[in-house]
Amino acid sequence: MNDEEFQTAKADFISQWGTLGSSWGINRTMAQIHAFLMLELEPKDTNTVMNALNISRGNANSNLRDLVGWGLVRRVTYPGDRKEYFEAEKDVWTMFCTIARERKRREIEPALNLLRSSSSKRCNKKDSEQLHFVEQTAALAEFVETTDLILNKVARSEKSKVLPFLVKRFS
Amino acid sequence: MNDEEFQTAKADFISQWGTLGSSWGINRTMAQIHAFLMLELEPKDTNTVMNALNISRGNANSNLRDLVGWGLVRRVTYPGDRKEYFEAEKDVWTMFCTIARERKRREIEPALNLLRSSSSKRCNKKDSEQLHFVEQTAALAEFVETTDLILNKVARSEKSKVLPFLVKRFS
DNA sequence: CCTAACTTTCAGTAATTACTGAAAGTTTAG
DNA sequence: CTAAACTTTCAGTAATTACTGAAAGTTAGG
Repeated sequence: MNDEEFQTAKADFISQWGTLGSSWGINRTMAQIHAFLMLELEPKDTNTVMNALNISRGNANSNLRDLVGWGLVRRVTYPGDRKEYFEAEKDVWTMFCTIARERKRREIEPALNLLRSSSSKRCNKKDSEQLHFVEQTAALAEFVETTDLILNKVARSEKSKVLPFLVKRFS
Repeated sequence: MNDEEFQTAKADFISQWGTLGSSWGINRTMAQIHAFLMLELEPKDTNTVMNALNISRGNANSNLRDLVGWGLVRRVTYPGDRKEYFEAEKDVWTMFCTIARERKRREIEPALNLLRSSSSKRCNKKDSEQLHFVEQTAALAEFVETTDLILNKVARSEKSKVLPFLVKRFS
């Protein structure tokens, strides 16, 4: 790759990563900023991000804040420089653990609350519809609980301990 | 629960499941229809779904079609009755395997293509930015490949063989 | 204090995504 | 072949979500 090809490859990657992001529930710009920072060696300031992705200050600011909220990006400051810079976590296993932890908190826990409250309703056992409602939500609750527990454990382990083990067992 | 409480509980569950769905990338109505059918014992026709969820014929039709496309809902017909009825898969493990397989096809594979094509670019090894680009995308590709492989294997196994094993090892 | 450098907010708007309902299409029974 | 019963499509619209940019807020150095 010469430099021109490289810049194109980077821009292309960032743009497509954004598209992928939106097919998961992640907003396009947030995914693009994350891709951009992941590919950079040095932390970047808001203006650099704005220019690189052609987005407004407000947009850059709020998506950067969200990324920091997810723990995928860190704020960095240098002494004698008032600007804030942003740096992405680059280790893939760490990223995975962070995302697992956050999704658990934001998405799995609310679902579990709903499932538990539904499945613990006292029901009329003569009514097969009520019975089915309680049993079905209970089955869902149990499954989500179990996978959550496993994911939790996995995400707290050392990559070097867990992955080789799973690979050996399952592939 | 008397019947009134039961109807409320059901409606509540369906509505909240829809909200949860949209916080993942799934559209509200599709999640609600799925929840509705999961809680019913008998297959339901389009009109019943429309009335139960207060949605239009077109909306019901297209979301039901999508659910069938995902393999989460089956079309059922009865001899001597021209209507089509819809029935949700109710076994939680089967649902999980179906979803895993579909998400793989729709979301993981496109991501892998992108990552592989980026990480296989011939790069100028004197240029640390190019090197980082290729290494970072390669690391992502490897991780996605591995987890995909594992998920694949897990989703093809018998619940009774895999889950107890994982639970024992990880919780 | 005051000002310059920088960050955050938010009302207004644009873009995207989802929904409606009537019309067109399809199938089957007679 | 025809009509009734049912399903699918899609142009128009509504609802949601994301973005802009100017104004307000904050901080630190002088």
